[in-house]
Amino acid sequence: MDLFLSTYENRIDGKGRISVPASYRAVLERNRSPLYIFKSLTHACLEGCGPERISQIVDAIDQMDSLSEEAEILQTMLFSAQEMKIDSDGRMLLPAEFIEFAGLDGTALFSGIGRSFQIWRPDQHQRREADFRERATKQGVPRLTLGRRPEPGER
Amino acid sequence: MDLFLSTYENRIDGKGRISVPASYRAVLERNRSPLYIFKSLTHACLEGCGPERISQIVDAIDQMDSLSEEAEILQTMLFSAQEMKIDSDGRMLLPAEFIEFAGLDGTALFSGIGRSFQIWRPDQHQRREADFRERATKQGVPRLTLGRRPEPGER
DNA sequence: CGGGTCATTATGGGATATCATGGGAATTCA
DNA sequence: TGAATTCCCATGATATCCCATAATGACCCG
Repeated sequence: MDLFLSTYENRIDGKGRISVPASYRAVLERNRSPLYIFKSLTHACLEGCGPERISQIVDAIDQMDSLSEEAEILQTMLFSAQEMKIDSDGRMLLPAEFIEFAGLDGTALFSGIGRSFQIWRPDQHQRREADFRERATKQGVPRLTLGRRPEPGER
Repeated sequence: MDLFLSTYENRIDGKGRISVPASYRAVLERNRSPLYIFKSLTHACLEGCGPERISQIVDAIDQMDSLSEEAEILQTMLFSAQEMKIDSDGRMLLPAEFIEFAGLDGTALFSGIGRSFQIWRPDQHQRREADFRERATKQGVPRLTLGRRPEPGER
């Protein structure tokens, strides 16, 4: 299905290397896609994805008034993005800037959310998950329309 | 009938493996579907399903403001979800995290509820069933409207 | 109707492969 | 030439595969 799912907690070694979870690598390799990582606009975490997702963001910004402040804000995602090289052992090298931005300290948590994933400081991610679960029980789960899926092309 | 039905109580061995009930496997195999398992948002149990349900969640999130609270709650399902590999003997390996989350201890109860199923600690599931039956007799049952199913190809 | 055989399923254990991770050597770049 | 990066190999932990066994139920045939 080619989705990034599940969470993985991996170590960052002295050289700044970290293993990309094997299942995420498999998704990228199946599509012959390079991996892009950029700083989240809204959280102290990193975002990872393939090229399609980057294109989507570019296209969305191109639809906007390119001189607007909104467009400029979204552009910060793009210029923080880097194409990551993955070595023969499946590891990437996290630049110091990324490590600092996400507050990483020796270990990082990969959190797959479908077509993209996030990289968090493990304790922060845990807090978020606990928070979401509490809200889900108190306020209920968002409506999910189950049942027949729309045909492709159908609205 | 491609539905998950009935309940099965199976053992979890020392390695964390458990047999997926044969009838559930048959459903998945007929559709050539992999099996996904994720932590319930609202109960101390696991949920199992095929890829359609995961796609629904992904698509639903993509339609929403991806920074909204609702989207984040749905993302909790995704990052707790895993595609399970089923070995040649029909077993899957339950990660320690799943076992702990559902409070499993040696045995797990599969509970088929149609297009998905749940995995419970057996005694908790029993309590739930007794509770629901009692409420049904005391408070009556919810309205159940069984409409005609659309013909294949009919809108 | 009874008894035996076979297929299916759940489960256990040992062998094998995969993965994350650490460290050193080689290479690149400034 | 020094620092940073990439490549290569070693290792332990874990996951996966493969085979064996037991229990159950379906099936067939006398």
